[in-house]
Amino acid sequence: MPAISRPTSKDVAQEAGVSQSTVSLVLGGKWSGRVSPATARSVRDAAERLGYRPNQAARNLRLGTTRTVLLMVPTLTAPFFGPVYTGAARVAARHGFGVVVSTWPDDAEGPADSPFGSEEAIDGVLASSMAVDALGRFGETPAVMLDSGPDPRTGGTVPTIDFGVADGMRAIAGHLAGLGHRRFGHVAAAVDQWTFRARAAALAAVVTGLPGGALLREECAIDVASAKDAALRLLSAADPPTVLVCDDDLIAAGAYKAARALGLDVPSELSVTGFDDVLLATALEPELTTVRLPAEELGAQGMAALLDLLAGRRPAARVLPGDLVVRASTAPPRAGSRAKEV
Amino acid sequence: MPAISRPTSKDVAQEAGVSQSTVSLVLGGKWSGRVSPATARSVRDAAERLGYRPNQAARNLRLGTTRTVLLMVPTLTAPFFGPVYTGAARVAARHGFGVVVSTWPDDAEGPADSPFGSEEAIDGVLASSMAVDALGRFGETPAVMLDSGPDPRTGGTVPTIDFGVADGMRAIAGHLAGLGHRRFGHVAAAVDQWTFRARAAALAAVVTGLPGGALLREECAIDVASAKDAALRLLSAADPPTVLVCDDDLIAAGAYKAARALGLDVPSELSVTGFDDVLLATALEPELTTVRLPAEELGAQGMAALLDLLAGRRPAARVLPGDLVVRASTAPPRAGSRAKEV
DNA sequence: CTGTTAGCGCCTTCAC
DNA sequence: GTGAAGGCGCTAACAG
Repeated sequence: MPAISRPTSKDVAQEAGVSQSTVSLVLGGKWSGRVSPATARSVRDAAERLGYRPNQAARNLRLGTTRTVLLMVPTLTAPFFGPVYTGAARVAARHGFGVVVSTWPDDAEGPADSPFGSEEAIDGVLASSMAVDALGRFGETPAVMLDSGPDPRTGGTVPTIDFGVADGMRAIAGHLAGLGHRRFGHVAAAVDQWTFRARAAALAAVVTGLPGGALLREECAIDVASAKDAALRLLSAADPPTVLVCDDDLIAAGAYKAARALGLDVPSELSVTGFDDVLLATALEPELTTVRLPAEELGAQGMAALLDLLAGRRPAARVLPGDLVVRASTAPPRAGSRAKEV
Repeated sequence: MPAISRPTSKDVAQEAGVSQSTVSLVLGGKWSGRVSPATARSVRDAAERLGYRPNQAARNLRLGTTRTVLLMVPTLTAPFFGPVYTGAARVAARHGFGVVVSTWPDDAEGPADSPFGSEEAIDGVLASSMAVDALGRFGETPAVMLDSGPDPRTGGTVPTIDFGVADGMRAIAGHLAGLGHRRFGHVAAAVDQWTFRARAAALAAVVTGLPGGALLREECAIDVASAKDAALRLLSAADPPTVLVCDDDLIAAGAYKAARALGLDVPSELSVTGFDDVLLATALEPELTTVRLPAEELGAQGMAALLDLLAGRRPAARVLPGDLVVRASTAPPRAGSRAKEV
């Protein structure tokens, strides 16, 4: 026995003294010139009076659609992906779509696991920070890739929305070069994703093109302790860098710790930069110079593209610019720092 | 024309040479002694071969259930709620349920807004950090409240899962008292929620019971800049506190900034404590003494309770203990700090 | 302009 | 032990 059966379209029809199909037409908004305005209004009134809400399950069954899309992110624990979800959910809601999130399991290679177990009731997939070629897993499901780099395959089968991370990194490097830095340390995320490869390449390109430019590199996991270790390794080099360029704000926090452990002041004795501009960037002291990546916008644009795709349109690939935000963690290299070179 | 129509139970029946009902029984797991083992196995094989997945929409329609629950959180942008979602989704998935998130709009009072617009296709609600009495909005929908304090109404109509924030705050206060602190500054979140009221009350109780104990209080929004201002106000008092007890790790970050602005060393000249133990706590320098709130566990336990409720059981209210994590931001008050009293 | 009809895919009596 | 039939609530043909 169902607890409190909600009114159905049949009830509305009865209340309004018309048939179900009329109700469906009116409430579906496609009665232009097929139903008399008077009837339409009485149907609406009846629906209102009864507090009628269409049964989604029935509608889904009939229409063969679920009005639900799956957002796949590596994790929701990292501060970056909450906003991605928020942006995606916002535009989805505006179109009557819901968003379910799936954090892909650590064993990322499993062919047919969790999200597709009980969860095949989905119209499309938004996959963030996932290798582009991993999308064979989606089968025929419409998908758009976020922050995964341009689709290398001919024609770009799948729409992509990316950040302009290369430009962002170039902006950082340019800012630092302008400050007078020449010896760069790259505290790189040991994560095999397009976004990090692009950052590394852009940084290397700028530094290489700089007269007297030198680039050291150490890798670490994206956590504070691991980042601190990597920074320490960089700073203990024979001819240490005057700036630590970090792949992530969290890594920059580790760099701060390394600096403090070594008694180095930021920024007068060591400049540090981050990437992403999450909350942490302004919580640190001094506040972090970083590149702001519009995470919420990524989710929003990605969802818009997916909705286009579902509507039969062919969305264009987009790249969202990342802006350099100069705060207090960068300064000209200390004059004395070149003395060591002698 | 549907793109690629997936196999239906009818197809499976045909493939296995049986009827739909047999398929339903077998795949539904309730064929004990009604279907021959041989038939059952052949049905399973057929389903496997065809890659059959039951159509959720049809199943929902027939069963009158959606196997979806709504998680309502204030925001997913704050670092705390990602884990709550993760925990909830994990146990939900284990029971074949999906979780959709809704971040409640800023205009929290709107009677019938976003989540219930197109989103009535839900079996239950998990509401986090929401005023307990706000749940009239859920109507008849089964709900459990998270981090909202015990239900004040007779009998506890709605199951609740809470943190032991009072115990946590007492642990902090006890730790500080043991260190020798007597003059406390409370940098309180200006948010009217049970969890913050409980923290304030617990702190006040301990300090009041301390010989020579004094408690100052300033409120701020949960963001770094606002927290810094509040901390500054506290520290510029005639007889400033020797410790700043903050309602949130993020607020503690603001307190750090205030300390630095005043040239005060943490912890030798000023102790600071946080609350929550998010990522930030160990990213700060020095690392923050705080109370660890098991956010993921909150989501998991909450979902377990909701699932119990949906299954007709009556889950008990639970409170999850918060553990004091002593790190490097607390120390005995500086000996000289009492000199001012003269 | 409006009503009747026929399923969407599934589960569950009820006969056999 | 198995099959046939009905209907969940909705929408889109097709008649009138």
